[in-house]
Amino acid sequence: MVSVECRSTVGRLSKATPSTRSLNKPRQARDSEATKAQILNAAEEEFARHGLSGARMDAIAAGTGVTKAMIYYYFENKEGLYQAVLQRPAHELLDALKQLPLDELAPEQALEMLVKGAIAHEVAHPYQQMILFQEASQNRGKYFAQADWQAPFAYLLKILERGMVDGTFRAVDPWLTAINIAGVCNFYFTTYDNVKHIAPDWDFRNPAMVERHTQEAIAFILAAVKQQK
Amino acid sequence: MVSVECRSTVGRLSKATPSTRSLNKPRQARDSEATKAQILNAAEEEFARHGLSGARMDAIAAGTGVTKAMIYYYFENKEGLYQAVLQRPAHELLDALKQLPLDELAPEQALEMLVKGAIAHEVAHPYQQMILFQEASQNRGKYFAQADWQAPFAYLLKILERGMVDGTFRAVDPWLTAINIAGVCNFYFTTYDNVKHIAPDWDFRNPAMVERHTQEAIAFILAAVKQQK
DNA sequence: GTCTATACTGCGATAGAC
DNA sequence: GTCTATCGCAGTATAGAC
Repeated sequence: MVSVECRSTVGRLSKATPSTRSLNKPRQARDSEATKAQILNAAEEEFARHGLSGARMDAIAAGTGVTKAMIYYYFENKEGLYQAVLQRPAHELLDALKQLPLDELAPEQALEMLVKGAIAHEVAHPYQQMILFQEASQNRGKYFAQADWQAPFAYLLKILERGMVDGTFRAVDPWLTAINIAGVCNFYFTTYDNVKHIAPDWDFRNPAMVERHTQEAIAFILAAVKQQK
Repeated sequence: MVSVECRSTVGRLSKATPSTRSLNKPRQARDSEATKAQILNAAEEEFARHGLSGARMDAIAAGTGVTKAMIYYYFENKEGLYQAVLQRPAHELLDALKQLPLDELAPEQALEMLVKGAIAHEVAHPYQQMILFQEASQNRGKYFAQADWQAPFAYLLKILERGMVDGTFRAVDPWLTAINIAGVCNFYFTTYDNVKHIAPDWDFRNPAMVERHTQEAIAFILAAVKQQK
């Protein structure tokens, strides 16, 4: 029996990078910031699909146009690259949340805005949630603890507590409910590749489909926490 | 091609294995079914943590007490073992659902029973959901499509549609809502290892904690889909 | 049926030319 | 800064003794 072929990245990489470089680079053959961002983008998908130990540096290099040696030049090693990938969306999400006027809104509107923002952010960083899952599965959250993911959660907890105080929301366990809300926002993206095989024709990256998910998620979550009249 | 010829590195392995066996094993008589189940249990956790390509046959063997060669004896190869692991909980979940009198209950009660059953099943198979996620991430659902996961979903869809017809539930998109419900049931288990680092002292395998999650999930889901009076 | 030993390949990391 | 080449170990799978 031939072995499994779970990965298709194998040999032939050395040939594969002819000179795609000189095309997309108008000038300035050396732009360290752009190169780093490019590496992070490719690494984000590879780590999301395979986790820290499963990701292949060759695969990341193949997704960037630069060589594997360059990745080691910019990032100390595989682990350093992983930490950088994990850190980036945490900061970007936090920055996005900071700009929302959540405190000025009624709990209900604040929750709706937060959910909308979180899903939009997930769309902008398509692999964020997958990486977090890989992190939990493989490393039991070791690197998650080092990144700055606490703050975004705090926003959600605060809204829930505010809503319970003023009677808009029913009495819930804030942590468990926060997890449930996060689950509704994200599960769509993490299970799509399975569900697509058993559900009628879907294209979950399709903006219209994402919009429908957003609307359904908001309606679902608000109904779930609102105090019944 | 300067031939490398330093293949001599391989020969040094012979020192390494000091035969840890033969100490005190209950020496169970040869029981192929028990051994197979034992292998599947160990494989379930390893595949859940690392996925098909990331799982290590050595690690699985270490978790069973039998040698790696025995795993290849019982299962054709890594892929065959993976498929067996993926298949098992699908059938067990389906069998469990078949025994629930869902059709005889009102949609609301049926949904509650289904959610309770699904969470209980997840607790009995602690790594089921993680494997499904790994499957989506790494293999884009290729093996998921081969296992029999369609049927359990059908039960949920049917209940939702029944509830919309009789007016118990509000008008929702059945598929998106089914995914949201599955997300609420499962997200707790898949993110615990991350969340535990930022939430106060939790022990999510603790039965009392699981019971709280079950209650919160049921309340959350029912409130989310019920028609407002 | 169960073990030990090992062949062959995949992959992280580095050396060194330019 | 960027590349090519390659080292050395880890990992799948198998052969063959008992």
